[in-house]
Amino acid sequence: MNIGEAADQAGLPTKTVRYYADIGLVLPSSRTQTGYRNYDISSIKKLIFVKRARSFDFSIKECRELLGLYEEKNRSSSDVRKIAIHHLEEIKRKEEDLKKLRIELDHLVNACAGDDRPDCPIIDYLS
Amino acid sequence: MNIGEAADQAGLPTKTVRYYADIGLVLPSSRTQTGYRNYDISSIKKLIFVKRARSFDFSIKECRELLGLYEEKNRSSSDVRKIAIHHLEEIKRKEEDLKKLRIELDHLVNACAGDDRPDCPIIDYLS
DNA sequence: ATAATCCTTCCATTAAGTGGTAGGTCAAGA
DNA sequence: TCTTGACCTACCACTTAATGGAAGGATTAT
Repeated sequence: MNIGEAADQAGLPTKTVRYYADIGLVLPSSRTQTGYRNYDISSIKKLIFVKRARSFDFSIKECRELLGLYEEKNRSSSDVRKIAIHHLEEIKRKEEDLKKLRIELDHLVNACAGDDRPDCPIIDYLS
Repeated sequence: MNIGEAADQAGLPTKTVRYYADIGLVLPSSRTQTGYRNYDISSIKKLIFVKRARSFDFSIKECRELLGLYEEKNRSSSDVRKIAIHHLEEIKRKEEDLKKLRIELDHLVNACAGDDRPDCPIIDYLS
């Protein structure tokens, strides 16, 4: 399969698949004599794996580690779990931050008349 | 005040203040003959304003708009409110996304034994 | 043969800074 | 007066995870 079909199979843009090849995240299984990338089933599974991991907001670096464990038949699940927990903590932190922001901004928006006069608690708060 | 003191006053890194000057977000009030940036009280207030707005995760583009309204004495508070509401919606969306992610990842982490065996629901889910 | 569609590499851009370098400036002390 | 140290300048590169576009080669269909 060339890159277009592989991208379709994985549900990723061609550009992204090429990018993953460039950074050595998911390499094509081979190249044609004219330089076209070939993707086999195994490499497409890796693309899908990365797509799912990215949808969990795992970084490319983490995807690389997870992909390594995915391919390592005698891995320890504790290694996988460690990465996932670390990421989970990160997500929780971000969620908390956003919650605080949301509550505070919500207050300000509610306090603002939103009319044609210049007085504005939002501006005041930022000043 | 030169850039170092201005940065201290605003609680921002010097690099950031210089960057804000470069992109025309907060310009120094003047320059010395030798090119040093001068910051007066008014420009420092703008730096602080931007710092607070950024802490709310307003983009630089939004900061630019808010700063414009901050300086516009006959603004309409509705214009400010509009920007804030738009940003609030964005924050809410992100918070929701993170919540979904957090719940799903939490399930996976709980389902994973985290021992020295290879079987792993996290890897399975991503495969 | 030719046109359409695919593919290739390479470069630029995005957001919001951060880091480093080479060199100019300023204030204080010897 | 000279020098040392701290400050400042501009400029370039790097970060994340792609995405957009251009110039040109390969393949497929008509």
